[in-house]
Amino acid sequence: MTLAQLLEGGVHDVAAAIIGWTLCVDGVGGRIVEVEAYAEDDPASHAFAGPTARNASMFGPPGHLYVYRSYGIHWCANVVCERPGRGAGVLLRALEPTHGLERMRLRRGVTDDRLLCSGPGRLTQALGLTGADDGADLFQPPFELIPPLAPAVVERTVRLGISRAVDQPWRYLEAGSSWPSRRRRAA
DNA sequence: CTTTCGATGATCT
DNA sequence: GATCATCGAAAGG
Repeated sequence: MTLAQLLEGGVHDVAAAIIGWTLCVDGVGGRIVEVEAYAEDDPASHAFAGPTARNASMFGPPGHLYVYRSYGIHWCANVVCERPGRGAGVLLRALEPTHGLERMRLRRGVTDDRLLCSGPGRLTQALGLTGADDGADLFQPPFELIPPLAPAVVERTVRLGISRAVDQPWRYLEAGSSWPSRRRRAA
């Protein structure tokens, strides 16, 4: 099954399967190690109340980006999933930096590589993604998606930073990754 | 180490 | 007017 076919499927299947893929923009990026799924009937999703000017690209074709402004300051990027009209997406929350490290350090203004892509706002800044990329097709340059050498081992937790549907385990991470947006807290 | 809080503006009620 | 799929600095232990 190709990635394009996969992206037409359910957003939770996509979230699990996209872990381990490498996303690059103009040769800069890394391995996807953390995402969150936002489904059509999900109270925490921007698409929950139906199409608006902001979330229009979530209802567009899968494999495109939905980029929105967060807290008036940051950009956050989703991979649109399911068929056009469905309104589902996978929020990119963390990458393991692998390509163009120096470029990312400059954009982020940090020297600690753990702070390059470990968070949805950090990730977009490191890759240079902004509202101008809303609706962009990930299967066209400057974007590049590279499959993992072997399927990633994926684990789930509750999503972060939301106030609705807080108990749903719809945050997907590569097990054992040392690049998540937040470290596991002590039990 | 952990918790709190300000920034900053679009979006929606 | 309130909320917000965040981040980083500051304050507290």
